Amino acid sequence: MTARRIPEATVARLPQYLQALVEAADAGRRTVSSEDLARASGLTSAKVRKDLSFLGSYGTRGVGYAVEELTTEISTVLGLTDDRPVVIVGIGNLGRALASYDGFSRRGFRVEALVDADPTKIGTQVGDHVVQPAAQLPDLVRDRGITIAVLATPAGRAQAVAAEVVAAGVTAILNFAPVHLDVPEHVSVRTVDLSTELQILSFYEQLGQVSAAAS
Amino acid sequence: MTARRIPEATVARLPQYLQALVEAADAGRRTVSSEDLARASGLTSAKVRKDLSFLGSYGTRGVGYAVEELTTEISTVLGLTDDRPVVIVGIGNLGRALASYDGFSRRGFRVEALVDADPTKIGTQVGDHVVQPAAQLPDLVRDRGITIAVLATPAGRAQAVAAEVVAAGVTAILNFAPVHLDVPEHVSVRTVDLSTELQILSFYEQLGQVSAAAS
DNA sequence: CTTTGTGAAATCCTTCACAGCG
DNA sequence: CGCTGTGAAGGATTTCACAAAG
Repeated sequence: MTARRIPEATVARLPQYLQALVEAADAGRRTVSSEDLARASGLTSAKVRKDLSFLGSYGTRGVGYAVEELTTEISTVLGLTDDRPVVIVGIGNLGRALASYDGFSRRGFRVEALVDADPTKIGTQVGDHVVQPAAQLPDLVRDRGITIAVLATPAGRAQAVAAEVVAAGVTAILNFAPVHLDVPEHVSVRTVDLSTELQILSFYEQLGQVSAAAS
Repeated sequence: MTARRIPEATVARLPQYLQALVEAADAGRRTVSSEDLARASGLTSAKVRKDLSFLGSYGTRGVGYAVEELTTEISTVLGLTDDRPVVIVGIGNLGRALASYDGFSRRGFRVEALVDADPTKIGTQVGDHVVQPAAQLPDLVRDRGITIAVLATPAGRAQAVAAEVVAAGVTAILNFAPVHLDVPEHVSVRTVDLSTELQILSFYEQLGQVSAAAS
């Protein structure tokens, strides 16, 4: 029974299961229980089972899930069966780090090109790539079939760059600029703001201090 | 009516409001409506109002929220009234980028020290800091009153480092390693996994393609 | 006897819609 | 009249608890 609609919350957890499955495979395991997956991801086994039930992928009662089968299933659902080409726009500190980050390549993505607007950066070598001028962006995206863009530009440039990559055919954006991006409905955006993350932590940290003081 | 318990989902949005308020202030605005904040953050005005109502902070009917007052209120709730010292552990590509990232300092955090286990990195200069040996970690955390650690170590080291910083007194961890960290209950963890973000995007991107093909 | 798969209950979050205040 | 603040309704997500399968 493949493919009911998969809830958003479940989708967000599938990568973690994938991660846990790869580890299990590396450890030589052929099956894992929902309890195993739960422990590896810091969740509850009931949640794991519910999530996996949306895939329609079957475990075996009394045994668990076949590691290899479930890995394939999740990879397929996530669209990771072939490497997906990615362009990184904005080669500052963060862009450079992302360009050299091997986690992307090891998990289904291929950094295909680096782009920056700053003339002094163009032509410089970063990792395996030469930084290309922003004017090349539309051609690059079209010619190489790129559908995913990673934006590490200054906040002030992000919206304009987003519009540009979308016009060129990108349909998914991972945005590191601390701004909300307005994009057409068919485009997905995820914004990762490092300061935001710290600020959220700050709240809970303070909360702990307060309640500890109160007790 | 200050301080009912603030829902998790609301807490996660407060930094965005803060961001929007700073922009409004820079633009010379003295008040903003929930509709303004909604537009700036890509949310609905009803959600903004509900969120802000949890702070107990009052807007003025017919007018909106006083920019300065609300900024102070949110900063206080998030515990950002003073700069908080942060240690970055793991000075690889990503750690280096984070160390030089000025967004942290501009939004309430102060990078206080950089630490790495690799002897060849120790003593090297990164931004304003000299990389210190991992053995110094407990002393650094204690002596400088550090309560927040940013982990950019290899996945295999993250859990051990987490245990170490927690033992030294850290109560909040921003984790960039793609692993679940087990920590005591009084410690908050947020894990940001860049590949995970791309994988989630990949799902929705594929979904769009499929449903476009079907139509 | 173990572990999945899932209805039903409980909880959390969002949206609606409007009373009420300035 | 404009915009906030909020009950109430509606959805989504999580948890519970257990029947069913190997």
